[in-house]
Amino acid sequence: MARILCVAEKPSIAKAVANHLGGQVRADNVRGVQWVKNYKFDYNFQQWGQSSVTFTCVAGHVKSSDFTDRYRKWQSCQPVELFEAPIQTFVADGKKAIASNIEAQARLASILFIWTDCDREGEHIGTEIRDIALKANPNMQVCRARFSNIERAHIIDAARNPIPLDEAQANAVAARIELDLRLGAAFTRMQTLALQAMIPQQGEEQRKLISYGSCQFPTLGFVVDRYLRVRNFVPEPFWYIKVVHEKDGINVRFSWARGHLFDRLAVTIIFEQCLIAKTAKVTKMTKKPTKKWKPLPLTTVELQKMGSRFLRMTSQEVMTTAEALYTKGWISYPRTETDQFDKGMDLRRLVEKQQQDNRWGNFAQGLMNGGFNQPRNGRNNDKAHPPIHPVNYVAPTQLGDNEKKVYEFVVRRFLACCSEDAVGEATDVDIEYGGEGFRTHGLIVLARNYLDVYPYDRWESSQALPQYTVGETWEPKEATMLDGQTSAPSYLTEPELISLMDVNGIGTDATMADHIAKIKDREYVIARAKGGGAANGGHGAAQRGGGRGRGRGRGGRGGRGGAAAQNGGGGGGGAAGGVQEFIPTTLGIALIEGYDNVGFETSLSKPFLRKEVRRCGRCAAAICADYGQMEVQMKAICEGRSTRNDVVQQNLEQYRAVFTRTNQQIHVLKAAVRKYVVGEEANHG
DNA sequence: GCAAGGTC
Repeated sequence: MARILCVAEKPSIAKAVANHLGGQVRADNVRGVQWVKNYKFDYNFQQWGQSSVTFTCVAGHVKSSDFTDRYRKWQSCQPVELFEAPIQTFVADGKKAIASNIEAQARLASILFIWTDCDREGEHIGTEIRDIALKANPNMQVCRARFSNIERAHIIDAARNPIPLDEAQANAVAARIELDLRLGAAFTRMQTLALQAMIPQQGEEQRKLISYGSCQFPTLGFVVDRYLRVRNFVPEPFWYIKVVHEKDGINVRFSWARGHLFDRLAVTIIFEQCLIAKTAKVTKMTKKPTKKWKPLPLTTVELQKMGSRFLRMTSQEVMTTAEALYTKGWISYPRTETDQFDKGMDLRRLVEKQQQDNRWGNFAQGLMNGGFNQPRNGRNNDKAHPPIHPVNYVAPTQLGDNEKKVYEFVVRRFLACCSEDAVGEATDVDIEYGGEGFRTHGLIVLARNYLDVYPYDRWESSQALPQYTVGETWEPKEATMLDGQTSAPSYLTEPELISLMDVNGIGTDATMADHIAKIKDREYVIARAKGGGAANGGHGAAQRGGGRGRGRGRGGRGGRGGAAAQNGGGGGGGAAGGVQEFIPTTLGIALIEGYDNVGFETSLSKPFLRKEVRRCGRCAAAICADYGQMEVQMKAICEGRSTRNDVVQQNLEQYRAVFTRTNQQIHVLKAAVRKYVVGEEANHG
């Protein structure tokens, strides 16, 4: 009997696939790791016949890489040497038991069948597993499974049709790993060594790192960019006309079709024409059915955006909590880009489990009694995981505070997806008055449907409008010329930052929250409740460090953020405020500005270094055709148009130019830091 | 004392 060793990327896949193939499987413990099991069973593979199978897993990457000892100490070399210092790859700390398990099992098998996720990182993890197994048993035959979901028939099909590992994809990841390490370490050491002495340090605290990373810097760039737009904002006055008409005891406000104009004289002339005309005439009156669409199935990015907006949690807390709920079996895998439920999935069975809850049980019952509707389909499918959904019911008493909030959100979102769009009737009335158009809009919500279970969306009936008929004329009760001024944008909020990172390909759905946490930890930015008291008044950048209680984490919380969730549904539901906004510290601004002033078209903070952008966050071009797009280059490796070595060497060459020029002009960077951190200029506000 | 990626 052939002996087959199967290895998945994570425990959940190993378990699910083993159960599909084996039916009755034995789960053996693995020494040193609780969450990894070796599932044993027999299976008749088409290509190998009746076989004895061990199905195990790793937990993400097994190996790690770092510079050799000679270069690891900061004082051991010039930072620039890290562009070519030797790198070694080794079993990561904490992954020794997993590697030993694969070695031991490999010695007992003749075929290695890899079941890592079918994405680039999965392909690379596959090569790590292969290398470990072949070292223990060089005679193994190696192949991998191609699968895009864990539906039974699909898995059996994958078991029948193994394919080779895709070296090109693994090489693309290897290039990324090497570049992230070399550039991250070189710039971090250079910056830290050059600038650290200029930064006031707090008390006993260990000297702070001034790190550079290909994701953390663009993330900071977004925050700084918005901050500068707020600070440089100049309000512009405008004028507009408001018309009020009273009918059936209702005051109806009509707004100007032009919105507003920035020319006072022009508005005055138009306004006089209105007054001369005296009467207004109804030109259009429509009533038509309208809908508010139910939400799409839940992806990771959407969970983080909604969580940071409505649950009074940071995106990182949301992710940690979702992972805990997943591990305990209450919700599905929380890292997914998919916003489409598979047609074959039994969603009713999942709705059914929610009937027992006293907050949304009635709603779930309604769905079971004929209210069920298939969820909408979004445009994304990672072909690996379904949208995030509840898999089992858990009572709130069993959960911690954050768990309660995240679970409630996941369940309400899921039930909303399985419900119906909200239905209403929209009324539009257009009038002509003095040659100008004005209009008013009314909404009557006729059936709230999904809104009843989903308090995070708002859709309210407006004031009822009186009946108008086309052609009717009347004299307005009031016509006024008013003025106003444009208002500054607000600072970047956490959900906005996540959107920007998502659109620009900064990090992955699983890491975006970490990058945000990192720029806070590095004290490049501070977070505070939106609308909270100005830590430094006016538009001043946040002072880094300084007194306790400000410039740190949530120290500045206050203002509107204090109210409890307003919109019922209990638990942590509710659509109240409390969203965090980010303000760069003087150090954060200095870093971005410093590199900008060194004068490269390739700023380290520009996101298109990472990915071909659909819309560049900084230059707003639809496609920013920069040469350094990491994502594009990785794709080129995958498609055989480029090689790992070429990509690594090209990038090292380009960044080395930035590095040496920055080093030569280190005074420019220091000047920026001096201006912002040492000087008081940014803090006069 | 450096990065970002995977996952527990």
